Amino acid sequence: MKIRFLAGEMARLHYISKQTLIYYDKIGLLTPCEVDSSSGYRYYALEQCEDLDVILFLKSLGLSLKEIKAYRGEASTKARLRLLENQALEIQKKIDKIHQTRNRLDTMVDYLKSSFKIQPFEKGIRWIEARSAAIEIVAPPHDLYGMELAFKKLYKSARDHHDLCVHRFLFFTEKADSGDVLFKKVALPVSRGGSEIIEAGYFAYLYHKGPFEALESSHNLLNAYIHESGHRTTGPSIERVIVSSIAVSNESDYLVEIQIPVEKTP
Amino acid sequence: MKIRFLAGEMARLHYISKQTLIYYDKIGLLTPCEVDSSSGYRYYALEQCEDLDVILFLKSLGLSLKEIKAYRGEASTKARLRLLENQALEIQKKIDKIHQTRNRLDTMVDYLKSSFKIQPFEKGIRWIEARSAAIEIVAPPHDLYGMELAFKKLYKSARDHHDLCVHRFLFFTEKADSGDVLFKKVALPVSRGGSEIIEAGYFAYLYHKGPFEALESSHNLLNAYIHESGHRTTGPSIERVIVSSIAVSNESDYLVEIQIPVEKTP
DNA sequence: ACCCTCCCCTTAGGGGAGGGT
DNA sequence: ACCCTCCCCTTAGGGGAGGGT
Repeated sequence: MKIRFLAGEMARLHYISKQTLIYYDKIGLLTPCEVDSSSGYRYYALEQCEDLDVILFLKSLGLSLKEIKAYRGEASTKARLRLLENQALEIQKKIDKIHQTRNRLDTMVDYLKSSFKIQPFEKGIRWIEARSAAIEIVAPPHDLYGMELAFKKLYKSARDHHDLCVHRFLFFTEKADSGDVLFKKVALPVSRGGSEIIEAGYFAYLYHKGPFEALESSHNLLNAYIHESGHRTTGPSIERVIVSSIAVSNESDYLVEIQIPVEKTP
Repeated sequence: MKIRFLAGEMARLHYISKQTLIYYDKIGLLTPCEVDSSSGYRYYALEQCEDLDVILFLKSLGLSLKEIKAYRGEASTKARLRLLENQALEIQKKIDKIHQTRNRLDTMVDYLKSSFKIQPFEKGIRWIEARSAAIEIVAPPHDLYGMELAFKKLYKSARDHHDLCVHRFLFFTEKADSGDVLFKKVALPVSRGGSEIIEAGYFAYLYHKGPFEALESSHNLLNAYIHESGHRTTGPSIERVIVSSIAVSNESDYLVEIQIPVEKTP
């Protein structure tokens, strides 16, 4: 006596849904050994359990249904082995990618948390170690548009080199004689392969809170502080964006650290 | 002067496709700041670059577009942080899953390779260490159907406990007085949590090659060998499937190791 | 209570066709 | 050479409706 299973039984037996069996039938991956021509009922033979097991196992190896079809289309163990070895490479790529995602995520979480500890408008002078960075020069007229372009370039190359940390970008600005703010370059500190070094030294710093448009007044504050504390500026200002639209929606909650290299006035 | 980008420029600037921008517009994730009412041209403002950067960055954290929308809908850093921490958990689950997939894959590849080294019909007697195994008893009448059911159960629990190695299943058979083969139980050797021990001891073994239906003649061969070599059988036969439909399409290439526990005839 | 066949729905766009400045 | 709006296509099914033994 032949044992036959209806779709529902077959599904239950394999801990899958009936839908799945119907779908496999439709795409020709596993067709029931018999279909009642009047009722349309699907009947599966006991031997088809083995086929289904194989299919489900291959699925657990991450093969797509199309790949499973191709796999079963190969007769020899060697050809099948080749497909699996190829799959192993694909899986490895996915693993690398998802680890990268996790790193980014962890970095971002840490970063958001660290932003809670910052005292708005706290200022002072501190030593900052040399930073190796990838650099993009902003083309004249050094406006927002050029800055955006330079930023994009850097962002792209950072993304390509798996070294992306959005929140680490540094913006170098200078004040023109006209009073306009000029964007001179964008830097991304990286652990390896930086094209330039940002020299170590003492930096006056201030944590600006509020919209970017209000940065100028914070610059003025910091410059006054530099002067009062008997220092003078030795290079362009650096802006490090800490909290911006990625972390918060309200511009008045933005945080930017302004860093200005200084030395004692002789 | 306001800077405006057309869809194509905006796309190029961000190293994405125009299609993507059209799609984001459609689902309301990023709508251009201006759309020409007659030509339908999309114009993006410089400030929208930042929005797009945020979207692309969040995408690189593995968030779906729906999640990105939700993220940007949250105003506070704390709420956003919570979403990212949740995402970190999801990613971790994926990582665990894909590592499991890789392990399965590696195991399968090794296994297929090892099958190449087997000499069909090689036989002998060797010591096999004790094996801890999960067991399913096959219900009477001990036929293929019952065996299939028991196998399924074991397979399912193995899958749930992340300890799945298809090719390790052992089938215990006995010969009824009628001459029929009875399937007594199915075992899956596991590293932890096995419900039963398969005793260590000497086993006569033979690598059967060919369809399962031809197993009986191999059993006969092996039994003759046991007898000739001055041994006798002390327990049920174990069949370990090495090459079956998962590895090869032609039944005549199937490989099954038969193991029969033996002792020296006194 | 089992089964069946439509049919619509989901993600994140890709790839056109057909038409317009 | 740029742009636009349809519209079809992809994975692996899930969830019905509507009907049948």
